[in-house]
Amino acid sequence: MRISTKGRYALIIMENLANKYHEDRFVRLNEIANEEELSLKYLEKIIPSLKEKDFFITSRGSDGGYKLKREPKDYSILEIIEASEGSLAPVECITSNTCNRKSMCKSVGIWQELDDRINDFLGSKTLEDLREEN
Amino acid sequence: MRISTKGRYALIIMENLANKYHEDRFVRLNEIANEEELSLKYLEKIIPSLKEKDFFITSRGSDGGYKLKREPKDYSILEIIEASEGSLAPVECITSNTCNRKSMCKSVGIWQELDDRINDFLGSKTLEDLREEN
DNA sequence: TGTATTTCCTACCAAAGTAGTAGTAAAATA
DNA sequence: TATTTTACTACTACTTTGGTAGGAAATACA
Repeated sequence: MRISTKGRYALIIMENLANKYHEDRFVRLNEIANEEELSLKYLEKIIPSLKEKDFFITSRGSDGGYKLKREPKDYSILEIIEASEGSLAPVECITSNTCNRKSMCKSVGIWQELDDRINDFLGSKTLEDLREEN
Repeated sequence: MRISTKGRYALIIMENLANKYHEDRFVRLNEIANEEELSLKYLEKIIPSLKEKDFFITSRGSDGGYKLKREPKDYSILEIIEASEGSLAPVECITSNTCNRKSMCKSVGIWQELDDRINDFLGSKTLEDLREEN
């Protein structure tokens, strides 16, 4: 039940931008890739899912880059991970309703409750909490 | 962050045996496969990880099969899923310590707390709770 | 004693997911 | 017009998932 690099790197991108929020400038993805020692090309592939959720303002060309649209405290960890990885639900049937064992299934209630708890917890943590760690 | 079929089917096997706990007989895996409409051959592959944890008494040959060693209430959902899938930790670094970003990582605290909450919850639910659902 | 039944064990395999790389087009700035 | 940066598309190697197949070993029963 792991978070993949996609979700983890998405969080790193957002965290990096959050740290520079008050500088009010466009941050190049290459700057982030260098600072965090991650592949620029791979980060480029993670960006669209975040952009789709309207997480940042972008500018192309020279002096272009990304900056956060909202304040760091207004991004929950949950929405960042969900944007990049999709739902965190531990079983598919919670979100999709395609399971054919549903009528006889005894455990769906437990998975539902687990999902609720995961969502409650990660929904309550924000990029601001991340900055305050350490 | 999904539980795979391995963990889900393991839980189904355990649940099926729990329902027959008071019959005090060896239940054939083929009986479980038929009732739950799952592949016998695939269930056979899931069994060893459960057997390793000493979850049941087995008997080979005619009239052989499996029965639970302990009472249903003494098996937590956590230990069943962990036996079949390994640790549920959302990030590897919680269990393995091999991450080279560890010194600069701001989010490990959140993953650690999430892991604790998942373990607390699934550790508190047992096969008995499963029977009581529905 | 032999036969059927059942667990136990090993090897194999197709499809999907993960974690990237490569190349180029489009936009913006100077 | 040259340079920089995002945006977009295609490819690929590796691992995981979700199985299947075949046979050996143990046990009960006729």
